[in-house]
Amino acid sequence: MTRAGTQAGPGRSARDTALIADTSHPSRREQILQAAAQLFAERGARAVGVDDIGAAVGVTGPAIYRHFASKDAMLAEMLVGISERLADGARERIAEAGPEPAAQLRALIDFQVEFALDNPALIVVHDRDLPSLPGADAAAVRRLQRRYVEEWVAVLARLHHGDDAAACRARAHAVFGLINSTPHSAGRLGRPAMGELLRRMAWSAATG
Amino acid sequence: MTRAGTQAGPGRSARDTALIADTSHPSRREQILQAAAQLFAERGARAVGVDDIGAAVGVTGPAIYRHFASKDAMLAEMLVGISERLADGARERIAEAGPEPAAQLRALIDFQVEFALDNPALIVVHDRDLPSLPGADAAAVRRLQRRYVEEWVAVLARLHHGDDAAACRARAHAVFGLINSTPHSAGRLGRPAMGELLRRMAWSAATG
DNA sequence: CCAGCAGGTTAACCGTCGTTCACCGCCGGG
DNA sequence: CCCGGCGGTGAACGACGGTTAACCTGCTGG
Repeated sequence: MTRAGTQAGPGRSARDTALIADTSHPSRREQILQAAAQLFAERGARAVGVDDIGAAVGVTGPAIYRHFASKDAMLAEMLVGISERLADGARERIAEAGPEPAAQLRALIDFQVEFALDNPALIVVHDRDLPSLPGADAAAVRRLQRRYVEEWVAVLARLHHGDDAAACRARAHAVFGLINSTPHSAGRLGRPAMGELLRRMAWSAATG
Repeated sequence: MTRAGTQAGPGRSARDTALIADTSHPSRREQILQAAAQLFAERGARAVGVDDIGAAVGVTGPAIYRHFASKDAMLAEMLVGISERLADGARERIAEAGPEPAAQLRALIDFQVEFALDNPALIVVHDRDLPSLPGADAAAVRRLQRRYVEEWVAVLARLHHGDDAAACRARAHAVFGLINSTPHSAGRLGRPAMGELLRRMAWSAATG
């Protein structure tokens, strides 16, 4: 199992993997990041050793340091990456959705559901292992998170124009919690059904 | 072991009035457990040392071992305790709510909201630090969790009698996620308003 | 009044783990 | 054909943190 084996040449084996195009230029660095994310999600970042991460991609522990400055740097890159994708994605989706707050909310929900179903491991790491980041990186992540939340708050505030900002913020966090429950109810339901269920529940929660 | 109920009469020891002014007079054991829960919630169980825990109640690190066999045992007791309170509480509330599934669901939601608002720290530790428990304890906790979830699933299944068990389970987890978002939107909104908001959102999500 | 024990203290031990070091095989370009 | 550097290896190091040991103290019950 540890024998990850020969990865063939570049541009060779793309025929059978139509829908996983993004995971197919594996560039060691990204392999490591992905394997690490998986392990972090399962056991928690501090419980995973660099040897474990190395083993997961078929190398020894210290080989990691050819690609990352430190384990913390790895975690930082992971968390900042997620947070950026979320914050940027939300901005885009809102812009594409037009001026109606209802349409914008629907776009945000679709986006978050999609993300949660695609990246359950990252979701877990995202709010479990933030406190184990060095202060500076943690601050950066929190800034991005805040930006993302405020995106939601702005939309929610226009829908429920009686509510104050604190209520909208609580509402947003509640919807995140709802959608990000995917890692807990893993697998049983098929992905399309799960997506539909979450979208409906999130919409009811956000507007009801 | 030792009930330790005897609190050494009138307290006039040097500096025991550090940060435990509000709670009545819990035993050392419980003081430690509570302080540890707080620290675990803030930084993650593996990131807090026994010295930190000791310092939080005004003693040195190794003093902990007069009350607990190990740090893991402490965490285990904490998590098993939470899980038992939830599982037992749910059973009770359902029994008190009568035969109507709608009333039962409302009772479950009230209970979970109450718990989440009362124990944000425990909520966080509960699903962040489970994987850092030794296997046996982790299994016990998961059994209790499962019992709690099944309590919800049974009620939900009677409300949505078209849905299968997997869908109901996913629904239950989603509602947990929604309600357990309290630690993320800490404090801004007053407790009664927060409770009301969460109850309404949870109800909409569960039934909508 | 004395024994004993619950509960603390400091110092030391020891395993784990992140990180560094010195060395090495492979591969592509002058 | 050599050569540089990229990526990998095993060994070693140092810090940190859980746990234990040895010793101390002040109630409390007989």
